Amino acid sequence: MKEKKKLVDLSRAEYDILRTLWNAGQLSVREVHDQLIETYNWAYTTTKTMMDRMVNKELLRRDSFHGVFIYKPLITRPAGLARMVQFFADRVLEMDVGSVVSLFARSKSLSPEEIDELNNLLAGKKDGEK
Amino acid sequence: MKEKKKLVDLSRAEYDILRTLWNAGQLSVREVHDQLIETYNWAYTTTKTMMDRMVNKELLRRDSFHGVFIYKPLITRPAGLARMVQFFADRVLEMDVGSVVSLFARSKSLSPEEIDELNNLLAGKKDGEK
DNA sequence: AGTACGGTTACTACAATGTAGTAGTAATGT
DNA sequence: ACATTACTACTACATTGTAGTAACCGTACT
Repeated sequence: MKEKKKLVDLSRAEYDILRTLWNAGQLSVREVHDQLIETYNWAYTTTKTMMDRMVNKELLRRDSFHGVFIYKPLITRPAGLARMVQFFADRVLEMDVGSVVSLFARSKSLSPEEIDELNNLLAGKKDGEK
Repeated sequence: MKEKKKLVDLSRAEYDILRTLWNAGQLSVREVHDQLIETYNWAYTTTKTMMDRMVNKELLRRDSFHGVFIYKPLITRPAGLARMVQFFADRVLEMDVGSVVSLFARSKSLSPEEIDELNNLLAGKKDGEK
């Protein structure tokens, strides 16, 4: 029977932090903070705390780079997206996940490979959600 | 200048509780619990705690009905949906809210009036999100 | 009527998340 | 060397997720 790797649960804030990292590849706390300040009016230390906790949970990795710490995501964007999409499809739109995933094709925010990965992650999770 | 009623923030759990109430109109804790047990493997008391806290936050109203308490939603479905849709459109799909709202037309889970209300709530919130 | 049961309710608790302050430390300018 | 500035670790408090416990209440049984 197929390996049932379960989908990661992310809070909205965690997702947004990951999102800035997916876009940039890797960033310092300061850089992430500056990008999120528009959305969340966080204090710098809030961003820091969040990101450090995410390192503990192994959502991010922290490397020392010439004295500064830079963070990079440990999960792929499709993996991070999966739960969000599932929740939204099942409970908000109340339509099947496939239809929602297909929207990404139009939105050009995901490459075809990523869409594939997303589809795989969501495959066969009719009920899903924990 | 137009009254800027701000969108309600709901956790996923709160949203799901509201959802069962939107469907049914009003329910006891037991009834909500039984419907959510598939999704969340909560203990009965967990559902109870959630719902009572939502009464405090004025998301729900509780009335005594022949000895049992029944709960009913204090916000409409479009109001509850608004943030979810906004977040999903802006940050997950990265497409404009309008396109996402239009999906509801297809999913038949919202009436045209509700779609209107949703559109109004989301109107002019380009950036939005707090 | 008295008691045992089964569900409901209120109260309490603890972990994770959201949010941020404080103090120590490293780097930089002068 | 010293002040300034950013960065880091540590601590703290509110809210949410999750649930246990004890008190309460109705009904069934004796």
